[in-house]
Amino acid sequence: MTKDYGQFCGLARAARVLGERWALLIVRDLSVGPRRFKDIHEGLPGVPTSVLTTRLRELEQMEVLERRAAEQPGGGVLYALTAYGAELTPILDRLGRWGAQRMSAPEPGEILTSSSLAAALRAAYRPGIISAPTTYLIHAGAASAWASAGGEDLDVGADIPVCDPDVVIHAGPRLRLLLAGRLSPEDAVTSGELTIEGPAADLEVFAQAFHVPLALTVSPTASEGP
Amino acid sequence: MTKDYGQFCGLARAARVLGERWALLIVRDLSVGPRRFKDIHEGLPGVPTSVLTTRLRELEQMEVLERRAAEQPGGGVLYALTAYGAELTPILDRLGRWGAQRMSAPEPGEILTSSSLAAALRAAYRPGIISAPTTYLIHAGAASAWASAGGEDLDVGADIPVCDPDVVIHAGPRLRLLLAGRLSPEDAVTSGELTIEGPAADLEVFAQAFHVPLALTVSPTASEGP
DNA sequence: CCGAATCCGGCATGATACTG
DNA sequence: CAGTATCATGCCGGATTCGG
Repeated sequence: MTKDYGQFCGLARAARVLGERWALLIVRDLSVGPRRFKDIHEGLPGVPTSVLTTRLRELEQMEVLERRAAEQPGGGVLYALTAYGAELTPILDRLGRWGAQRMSAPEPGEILTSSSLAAALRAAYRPGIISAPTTYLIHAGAASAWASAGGEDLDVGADIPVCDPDVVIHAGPRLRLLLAGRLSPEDAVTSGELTIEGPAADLEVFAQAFHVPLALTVSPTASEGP
Repeated sequence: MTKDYGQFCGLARAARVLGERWALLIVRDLSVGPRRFKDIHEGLPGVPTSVLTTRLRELEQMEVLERRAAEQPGGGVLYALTAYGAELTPILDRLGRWGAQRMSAPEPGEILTSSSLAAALRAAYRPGIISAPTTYLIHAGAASAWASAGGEDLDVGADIPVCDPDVVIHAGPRLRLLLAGRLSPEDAVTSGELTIEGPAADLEVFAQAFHVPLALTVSPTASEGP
């Protein structure tokens, strides 16, 4: 018995691949850029290597991703989205915004990875707000991602940008509330839960250009501290 | 030991619910209209009632759907999307179009249900092509769905429309090729694999207003080294 | 070191039967 | 109609081991 749904339906075909465990998060990570097996594995805590191998093969067979030979550091394999797989990016961004509506604070044990932060920044971007091209570097916990925005265009990546960033933001989980407009940039800075290197006014622009609404009555986190 | 992904990520939160088996197809069916337990079960061949019960409870707890008391025919229970769950409709439509790109003909054993046909018509609709409001009724195999289009708006449903349709189309699996533009309306009619009740010219408009491209050509995979 | 393959316990799934 | 009960299979999660 295969695990398809036996239906002549585009959504059922998509669900056959993307509905498998970890598949959506694998595509999410690759939507930020090509990754090695180890990178993907470390970015998805809890996935056994056997399952990851199986998923990568399935996604490769469906032509969502492809294996490439890494060149720079000692060979190895790079996994990258195909053009077909890259078409999923805006769809997963919308799905991520949908899911983020009920996500205000991390639950116990939840982590934030650099790739997911980069994907979240891309999903949060609202074109047409940032006039002067700006590169942001955001540190949130152990995760780091950058976003280079100018007019309608946006480029994101995990970890450290190639060129020097214009604005560097150090934040914590409450960055989510800033993106939702539930935490004003001034309060975030004055309370000390967010620091910014660069013009303080840039944080205002950042919070407007990167926005993910929150449809939830937020209970102010009773506990403070890490 | 829950089946969440342990990540503070909107997509991971969405995948926790929608990544479970059958969940996407349940939402798809409900996106067409409220359904009874039996309707959903019959529209998803192969799902055990125990699994369906579990999914419905999970989706209810996540406020994607809600249980209502059916009124008209002898009470019972109706499952319907909440406003939050209805926000998934355009996303699943895009995901369905993505998956349909590689779907030209049904594989052995694949069926077509009325709800999936209705959802496919909605996903295929391109606004601004149909000028005069028109109600189409499409029969494809054992499935029937209708679409009432006028200007920018569209309404779809499974089975039979409330008001009399303007155009009735009897088709088979090759309807997929018509929607992809790979089968001309004339050829479809002259070959006899599609019949139409009403003005034959309406089929031309239908094929233009309802379109889902098909990318079957083998991707050249222009691998560009990073 | 990276990219897996292998082994094993536990749980979800799929199939069928049965009940309020 | 709307589920619940039961059971075999197979996948997933965790750890270890193997090949380049």
